[in-house]
Amino acid sequence: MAKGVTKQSVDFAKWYTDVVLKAELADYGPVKGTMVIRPYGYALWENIRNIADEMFKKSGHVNAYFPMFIPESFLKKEAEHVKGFAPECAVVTHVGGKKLKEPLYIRPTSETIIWSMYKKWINSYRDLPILINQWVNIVRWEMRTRLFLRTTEFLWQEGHTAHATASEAEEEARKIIEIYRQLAENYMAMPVHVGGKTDAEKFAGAVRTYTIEAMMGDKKALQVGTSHYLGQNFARAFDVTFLNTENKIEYVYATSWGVSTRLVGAVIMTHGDDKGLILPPKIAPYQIVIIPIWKNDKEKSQVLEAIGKFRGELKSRNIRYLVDDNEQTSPGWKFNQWEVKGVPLRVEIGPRDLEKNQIVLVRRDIKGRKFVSLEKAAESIEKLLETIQNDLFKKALDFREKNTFSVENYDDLKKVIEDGGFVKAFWVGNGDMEAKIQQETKATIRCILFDQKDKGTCFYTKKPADKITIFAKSY
RNA sequence: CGGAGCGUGGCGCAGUCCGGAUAGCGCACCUGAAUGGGGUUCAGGGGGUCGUGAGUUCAAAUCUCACCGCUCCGACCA
Repeated sequence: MAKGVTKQSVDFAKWYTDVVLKAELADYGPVKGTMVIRPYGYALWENIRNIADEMFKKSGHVNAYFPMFIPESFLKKEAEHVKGFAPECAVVTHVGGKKLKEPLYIRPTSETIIWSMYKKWINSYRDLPILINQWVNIVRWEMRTRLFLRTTEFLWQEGHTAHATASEAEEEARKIIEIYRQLAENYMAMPVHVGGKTDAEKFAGAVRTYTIEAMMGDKKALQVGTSHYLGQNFARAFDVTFLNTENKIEYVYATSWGVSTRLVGAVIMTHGDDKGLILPPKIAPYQIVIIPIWKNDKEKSQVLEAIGKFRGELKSRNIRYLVDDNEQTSPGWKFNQWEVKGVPLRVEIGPRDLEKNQIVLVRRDIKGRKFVSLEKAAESIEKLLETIQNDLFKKALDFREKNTFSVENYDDLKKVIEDGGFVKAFWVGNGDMEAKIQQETKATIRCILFDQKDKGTCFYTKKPADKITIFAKSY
């Protein structure tokens, strides 16, 4: 025990839990299903969050904060919504020992409380659009929980926008799913399928749900972000109307969208290997870890002096680094420790290197070491980090494509799902057929792909089809 | 909610079937020394209401009953 993590091939779920715990990303909280996000895990989340936050702001959104307590009556105003969320809500019934007249729901999502406020704020088309986002915790009392992937309480952002026209709201929902795609692919190095959800899989209360779906290391799908076009459903429920340019009263059009701490789980399961985590440089808390090696005080000061030579340059290039000069642990121990923690690049520097005026670079994602001169250290490191970022994406994309199969009939689909992987297939079936397939194979339609122009034959109904869907088992 | 398993120092476990003496091991922790380029070695040390409650017994971690909690596998979900 104590050393290493369970091999992926032995038990992927166990591997995942081992990695989260041993990399010190998170720990179990005292209340069932809750999670403590530890500093290293939180740093990773912060990096992802900050990137997303900047993207939202650049596209015209602003942050705000709404209360976590929602009156029961609010939740009940939108029929689909309450049906979808009420069963998994935590409810406050007592305050100060006294029973409340109206129970307070702890937000499972904030559409209702936000739209109750939008009613106050929106009168005219001149008040639109409202483009608000909030970073908050929410509570959903799920049956089965897994660290980062599905916890009772989790952190996320939820955007809630209000628009004067359906097309503008629709455009917003699509704009956001594109931002999510960029976040996943360009920063987390995680290739995603972008598309729409079927009615069965869409958000409770939405007209349409858009999604990004990624393939994890066990070939299962993970929904990593969703953006919903809500139409006028919530505006009707909360009676939010505005006067348009023609002086006519109209219901407001809405969107909502979110990504959560699940993203952290997605990174782990996209890139990790049997040694532990592998983090893409753009989101890694430490992009490099520098491990100095010495035997005596003389060597120590020489090594530290050498590090000092390129330290400043690392800083000026905005490279996040850590010098692990802990004298209590051996270099070998550090190597292993930082590999579990997924630091993309390790720098070793010891007496032997000083003689040659060099440093040793070891990539986390591939085998082998590289030697570069001390003078070129910072420059080489910066370049290598870029390479690692790109290689991780390529590797993940390659893995997904190798495990994605086109099928022309139902038997083929069953076989692919059985063996593990994504099915890419033409589809025009209805919800009942979808449910039947799910029951028989446990696979669901993860998404109906965007930007798809080919025509073919539905593998299930044999009817002409112009939509391609991804079927997979999912988390 | 259905199925399976587990509660013993901080963590992971053995001991439980077949009751008996001071409850044992690994990791972690503390002290000292040597080590230090792939999870270092040796010596010494601290720490446990055996999940909770009741019962059986001369005697319970061990047998009986009840309760509580957790993890994993299924239906729901970001």
